[in-house]
Amino acid sequence: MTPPSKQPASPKQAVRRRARLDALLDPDLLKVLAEPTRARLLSCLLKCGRPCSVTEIAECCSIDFSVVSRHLATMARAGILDADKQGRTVWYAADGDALAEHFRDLADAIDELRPDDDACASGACGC
Amino acid sequence: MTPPSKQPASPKQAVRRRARLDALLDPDLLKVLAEPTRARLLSCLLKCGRPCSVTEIAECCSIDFSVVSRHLATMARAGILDADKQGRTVWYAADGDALAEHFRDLADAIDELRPDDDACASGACGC
DNA sequence: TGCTTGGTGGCGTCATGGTGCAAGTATAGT
DNA sequence: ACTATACTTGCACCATGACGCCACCAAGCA
Repeated sequence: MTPPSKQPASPKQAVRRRARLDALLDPDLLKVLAEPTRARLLSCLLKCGRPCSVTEIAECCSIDFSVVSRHLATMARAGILDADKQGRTVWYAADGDALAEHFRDLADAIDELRPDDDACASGACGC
Repeated sequence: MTPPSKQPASPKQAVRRRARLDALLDPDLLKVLAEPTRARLLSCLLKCGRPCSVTEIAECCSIDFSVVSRHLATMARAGILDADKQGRTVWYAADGDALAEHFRDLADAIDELRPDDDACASGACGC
């Protein structure tokens, strides 16, 4: 019933600990990225390096038009894409810098947690 | 019909371009992280900084036992957790280093794509 | 051989959400 | 006004998967 070696905190203490990680490990954002079709579209936009219209993207991915429209709107709502409507066409662009920064922050937040764990034992948190 | 400004590649070229990003933006991994309950369990394990048993974790998160067991197994299968079965108890531990590294690689892969785009115009890819 | 503990797996239920079609809206051009 | 373009949205269908209950199995112990 005891862990294999002397270790920092019990899970009960750990859950109650508030950490930057909990904000960054945001299920809403990750869910948006976790859908294969959306990942393709995002990757395409990042590779492209310029704003693209819904039509352009739909053409090259052989996905139904309405599907692409919905996915791009979803990603824009999640803050992953910038949408710029000019006349009747909408230019979507991926904000690569912001996305990269988010992932780096996430990595940093994970590093912060490692065996510096006295903070953990103090039990100041809220999960 | 033309983009608002002079820009690197067309989406048709972009999709065909093979990039490190496509491997790292793995929907299977992201889907595992995108589930709120799993995110809580993972965060708990990372904060804890030591291997925990299924029972321990289930106790502190007021979630049905079998649910926790399934989620931990799922994450282990995805490579996010290490599972170490000793006797009848299984010790799950989060590999924080690997996870942080993955996110940093992802960030780097995104950075790689920005307007250096001549690679993009060459059209050597496969989406 | 039983009994308990720690965990897994099956099943039914339910909610979420991705997809394609078709209809609707809004903008631009003639 | 008419038409074409560029999206958006409603709808029905379907697949996935999270959840809790319960039955099971496997390991340790008396």
